[in-house]
Amino acid sequence: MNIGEAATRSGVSAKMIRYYESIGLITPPARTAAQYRVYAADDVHTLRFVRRSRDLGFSLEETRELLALWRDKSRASADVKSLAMAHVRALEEKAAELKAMADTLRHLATHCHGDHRPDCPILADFAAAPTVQA
Amino acid sequence: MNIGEAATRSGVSAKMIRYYESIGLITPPARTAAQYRVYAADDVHTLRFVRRSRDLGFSLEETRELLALWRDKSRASADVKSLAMAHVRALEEKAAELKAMADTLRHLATHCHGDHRPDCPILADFAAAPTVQA
DNA sequence: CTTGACCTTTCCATTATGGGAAGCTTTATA
DNA sequence: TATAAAGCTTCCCATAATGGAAAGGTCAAG
Repeated sequence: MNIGEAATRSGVSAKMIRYYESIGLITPPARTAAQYRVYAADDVHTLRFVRRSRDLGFSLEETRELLALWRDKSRASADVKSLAMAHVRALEEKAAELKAMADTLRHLATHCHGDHRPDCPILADFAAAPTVQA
Repeated sequence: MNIGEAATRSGVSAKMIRYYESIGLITPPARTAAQYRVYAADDVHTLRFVRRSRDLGFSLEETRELLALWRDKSRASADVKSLAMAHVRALEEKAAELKAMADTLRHLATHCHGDHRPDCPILADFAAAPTVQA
């Protein structure tokens, strides 16, 4: 199949498939005489794996490691698990960070009239000297 | 004061101060005969405002709007508040997204032995046909 | 045989930040 | 004072992952 079909079937854009190939994340497929890339069903499988990994927030480099583990039939599941759990912690940390920002801002907004008047605790806070805010 | 001191006092790196100037976020300061940038106390104030805005996750474009509102003494606090609340929603949405990824992955990891054996539900999931996972 | 859909490569843009080089200035030290 | 260190200037490059567009070749259907 051509790259377009592989893209549709895997959920990875043709653009990205070429990119992944260029950085060595996936192996270069065969080519027709006219240089068209030709993919096999198994390649779509790999692309789906990458897609899933990306959807779960793994970077391409992490995805590269996961792919290597996937291909290595003698891997230790402990290796996969530790990689996954490290990522879980990173995700949770990032989520908590965003939540903290939201909470701080929501708190400030609570005290803002939100009417025609110019007074605004949000701007006042931004303009204030650096302090550890709630 | 020179850019280094302004950087230290504001918490914005000299590199970033120059960049903010280049994109018109802050106004170009005066220069000495030797072309050194000269900042006033008020400039540090502005830089701190930008820093705080960035720390709360606003993009530079959003920060630009906030700065404009800050400078506009006849602004309506409603405008500030709506900008802030839109951002709060975006932050919470993003946080929820990350949390969902973490939950999914943690769930998969729960069923992974995490020992020397190669069998791993995490990789199995990644390799599976696209399905709506828990 | 033409048209349209699809493929190819290459270049550019995004967001915000850091690193480094080459060269000038100012300050501190011997 | 001479010199070195620290600080400033501009310019270029790199990052992560993706999309867009241009210019041109290919293939299938009408």
